[in-house]
Amino acid sequence: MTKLRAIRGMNDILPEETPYWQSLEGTVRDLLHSYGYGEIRLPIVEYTELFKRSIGEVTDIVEKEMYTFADRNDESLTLRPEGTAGCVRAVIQQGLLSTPQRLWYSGPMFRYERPQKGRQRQFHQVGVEAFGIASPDIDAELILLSARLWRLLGISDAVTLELNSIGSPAARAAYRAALVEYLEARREQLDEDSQRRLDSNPLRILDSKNADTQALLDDAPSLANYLDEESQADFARLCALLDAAGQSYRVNPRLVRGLDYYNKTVFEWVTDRLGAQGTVCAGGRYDGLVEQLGGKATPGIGFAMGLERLVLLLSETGAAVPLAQDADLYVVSVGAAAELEAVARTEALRDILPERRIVLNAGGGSFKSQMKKADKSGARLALIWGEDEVSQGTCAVKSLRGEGGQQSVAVQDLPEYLRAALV
RNA sequence: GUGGCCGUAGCUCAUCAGGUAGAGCACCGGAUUGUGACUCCGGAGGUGGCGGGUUCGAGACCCGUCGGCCACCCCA
Repeated sequence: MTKLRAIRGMNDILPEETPYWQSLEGTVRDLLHSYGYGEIRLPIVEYTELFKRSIGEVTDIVEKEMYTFADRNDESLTLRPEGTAGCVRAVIQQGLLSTPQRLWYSGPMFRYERPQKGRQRQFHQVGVEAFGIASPDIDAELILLSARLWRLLGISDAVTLELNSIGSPAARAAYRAALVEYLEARREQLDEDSQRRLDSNPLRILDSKNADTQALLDDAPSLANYLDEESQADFARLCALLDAAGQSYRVNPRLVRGLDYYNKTVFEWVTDRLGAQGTVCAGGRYDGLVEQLGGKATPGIGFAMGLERLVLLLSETGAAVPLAQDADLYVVSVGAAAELEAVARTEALRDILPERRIVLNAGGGSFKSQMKKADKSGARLALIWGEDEVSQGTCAVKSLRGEGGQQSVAVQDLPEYLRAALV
């Protein structure tokens, strides 16, 4: 079979699927534009150090999922596993933080994981970030913006919003200690993975999928009780804003996120229609990150959505109607002289009908086989040039859909004729 | 990294007590001299993922390996 193949988890996206992508990307782009967000384009490769310092040294992403390699000058580079780190680096480096910034970006991310439904090693995200705004009104804006996107895409019914506050770093540290104390005493009752996490990342035990572990957590200390006053107030305000906007949500006190830089507001849009990969969009506040990466202290908040997962959702819910890929016209010619005529006339037609999808037969073939290709192209009309047409200065226009038949049209009348016929 | 299921024509799949492989779709050609779709006829296309083993003989059984899917872990 094929010796040469794509790397595991790095998939080709074929012409059959790209209409979904184009439709999704177009909707996202227009929506972000309308909310006043500006697009920023970022490198796919950054110094490894950037990700270690932002995502966190002991996270799974940094420990075992990054594509890291040495550059020719022996500097350690990494294919970005997520977008926020690079975006923060860019706004610091480019001096964009003197005023609040609303930014977005789109592109591939890379994580060395075992592929499964809704997860691949090269995947695509759209990230949205807001810098320099500490108040929860911006939190609400981002959430309402994403909610509007689901409406535009027709998938509102398939997703729900989960919300939580994980407080300040200090509050979280205090809570972590309490949680560890509680769970340490019950270590034997935890599932194997959670026992391991007790040492590495105890907060993540909260969203364990193990039922027994979840039951054990019912009597555990609650993160909400450890929140600092500001986090409590901001979270209450965010909820009030969402209520006022009519945005429903579920407060999930066990929602924590995997990246170290989050604080205060965290949220996820989840679905039950994508198998095990329920999260379609997720984010939160990262007020300390800019300073941590060497910029002046600047609050930040953002989220990322997984494009593969959204495309899956779009196709599985049948919500999106991809653009038709059918041609409008297919141009057929028989004989060398007719081909000259066909090529020249078709180019002239493209000048006049630039919005039409015109496919010129290439590769020769019998008249019959050209007509078969014309039919397969989905074109509504075939333009036919043969000896007779060339000598008479006409073109045979044949309808390929429904009734219609064939008409002989003088070449000078073609543009007008086609304009009317293709309405 | 771990587990389950799976790997036969481009695609979807079948066959069989183990006796060197078929269908549908797609593709190519023909059925009027320059006319598609529908129908009919014909054709091309597979070292049965790869490598070992058992056997007189393996796509079918066994082992290994590679790959795919799904799940765990983690995450978008």
